[in-house]
Amino acid sequence: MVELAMSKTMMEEVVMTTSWSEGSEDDDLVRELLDDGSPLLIEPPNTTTKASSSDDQDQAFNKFISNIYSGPTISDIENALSVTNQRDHFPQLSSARVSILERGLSKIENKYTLKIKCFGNVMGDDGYKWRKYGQKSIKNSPNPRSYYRCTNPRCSAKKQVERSNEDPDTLIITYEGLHLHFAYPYFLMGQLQQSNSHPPIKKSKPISPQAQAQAHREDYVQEAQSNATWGMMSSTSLDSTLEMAQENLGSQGLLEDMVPFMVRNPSNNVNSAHTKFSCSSYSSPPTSPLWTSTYSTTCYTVGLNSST
DNA sequence: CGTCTTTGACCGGCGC
DNA sequence: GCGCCGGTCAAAGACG
Repeated sequence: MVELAMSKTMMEEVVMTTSWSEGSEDDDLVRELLDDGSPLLIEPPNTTTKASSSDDQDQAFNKFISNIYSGPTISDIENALSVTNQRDHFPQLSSARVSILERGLSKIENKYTLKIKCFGNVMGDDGYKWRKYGQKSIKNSPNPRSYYRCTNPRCSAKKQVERSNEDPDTLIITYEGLHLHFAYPYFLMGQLQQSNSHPPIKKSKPISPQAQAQAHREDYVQEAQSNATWGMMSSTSLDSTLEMAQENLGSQGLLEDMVPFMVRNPSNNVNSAHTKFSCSSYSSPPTSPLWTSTYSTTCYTVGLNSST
């Protein structure tokens, strides 16, 4: 099963530029995804630019779309999480992966657990739409566990959120149904943060516990970004296309949405591309309740390919 | 009025 | 078979 949600315009572009969408069942999926209220709001690459591009650019564009649309597989993600295989050869990539694991991410079968430090009365929301479908009290624990399911009916992604027994400030979020929510903040930025497109994070003087918690969150995000590295986008044939998409992504502040592509191509995404991301998603999060109660994980379910 | 959350009931797996 | 426990369902209420 391939799950993918894209912006309506991007999806339309996919339909136009690939033969994949042919077939009634696929049409249904496309139609459904078009209706999906996903946070991915990618603007399509400028069609006029595309029309005037070279054959290489066309090819790169189609490959780019194909990569995204097919979504990551289990092996892709597991490969992306591997820190032992290629560390010597790809220090930048490895450092990104290490940063994931060193920050409390663990994997058990097809479940991924993320432990994050929370300050104040914040929740384990990550910006994506989840529907809460249950809550249970856990034995020997004063903290209940909440069960969430992805609002996309096609997506079986689930997550459980509970507060750590030992440390009340630590949230334990378990993602089930292969996807990448946990990884996005760590794969992104890095060198990009050093570019001039990143607006400085405005830090207002904390005047309340909530404001203080927000300040902590921003610090944490910045730390995560600096520890991560944008060492995954190197395919020169895709540079121009990626740059267009990334600029658009950046303008939407939804940087995490590029991760599936990066994970999709872990082997050749070694050296940093000259990309132009901004970090508006972190510095200026939407004012939805989801974002006001979270800080370290932005999420977007793009690939779901469970083998369980 | 539609959507989302809450929460008790229900179900299946597991150990005894 | 029985009870415990974790996961899910679904009716009712809250909310915008």
